Amino acid sequence: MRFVDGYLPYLLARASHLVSGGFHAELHRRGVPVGVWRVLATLADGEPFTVGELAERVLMKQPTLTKLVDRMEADGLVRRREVPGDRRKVRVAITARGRALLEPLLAAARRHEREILAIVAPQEAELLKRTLARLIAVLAPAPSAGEMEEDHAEGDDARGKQADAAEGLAQ
Amino acid sequence: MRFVDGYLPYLLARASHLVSGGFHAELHRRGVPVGVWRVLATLADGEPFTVGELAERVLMKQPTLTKLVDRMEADGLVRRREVPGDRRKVRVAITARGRALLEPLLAAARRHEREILAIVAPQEAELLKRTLARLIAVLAPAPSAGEMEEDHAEGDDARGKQADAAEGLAQ
DNA sequence: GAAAGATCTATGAAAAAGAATATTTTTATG
DNA sequence: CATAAAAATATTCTTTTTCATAGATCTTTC
Repeated sequence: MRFVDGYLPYLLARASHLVSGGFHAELHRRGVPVGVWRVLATLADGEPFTVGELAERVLMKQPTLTKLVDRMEADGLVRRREVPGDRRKVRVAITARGRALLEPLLAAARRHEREILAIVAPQEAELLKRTLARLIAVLAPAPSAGEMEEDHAEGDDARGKQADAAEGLAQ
Repeated sequence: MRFVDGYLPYLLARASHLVSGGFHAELHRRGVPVGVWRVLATLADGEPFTVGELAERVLMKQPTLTKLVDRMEADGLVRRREVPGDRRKVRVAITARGRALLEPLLAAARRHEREILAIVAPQEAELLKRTLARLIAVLAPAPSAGEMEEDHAEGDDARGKQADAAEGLAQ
């Protein structure tokens, strides 16, 4: 057995690559860039994130994300809004159009995840998720309680959860 | 809980990103691109791989790897050799210089893996590795026994299998 | 409360990655 | 055997990413 087959960082990278690979092929068929999917999925529940927060969550460098948000904003999938208390920051939120594009992707993602989970025993899958979550919790620079803000209560956009047709998409 | 926080592909991607992140920072300090590390680590034990095989192992697209190999060959870290039976193929092998660059990186990688493994309980780590290996085995297009070649017997490079232990490989 | 430093997003030039395809060689088919 | 199809790597052109840093705002310190 080759040594790398027991080396954790490689196992994680390869498993991640293969697991995501199937769904990425699906995205590709639909003409949706992976980054667009990741941003939309992260914003799925409507809570906006600053560029920095979003970059960390979608595993991109900040300049990379800024440019992706530029493209997505041009396509009407997300919108930037200023943050009340801090004029350096910008919050990125999903739009109705973004939500419309996202919806079928979420369904496909759930289907895909089920297929993957079928590979391992249910209890094993649970433990896998918990272990990964632990690694993430320990390794991610967690915001200490004090740094947490809790203000975004400006319901300005009337962003009804409906949706108004998906369309073009630059990558 | 947000959708992505329980979504296996995301947990895998984020854990992989964070786990490799620490070591990548180390690589960056030493001025070694991640791709160079991955290729060298894969070739560590002296066995050469064709461009296609190598691309799959280092999780890169073939054209990307071809260009990386061009750069590494120019730097004297690897060398291309023709394959006896098939003139379309090329085998990529590590050179002495590549090995010299790799050695301290392997040591650092082993240290880093130990730090990561310390985060989870030993038995949990074992199960994690096994589960990941299972996912990989099922999802990777495994070469059926018939397609396996067994010829690379041209011992020209004096690559003693002893000293240089294969290891490492982060994403 | 002004100056110095830190934080956050954006930008510009350079490097890398990606998609599509060309080129060469091998294999399969009639 | 000749030809068509497949396979492996290289190449070209375009898009994206990265690195370094600018510009702006906030925070800390004296």
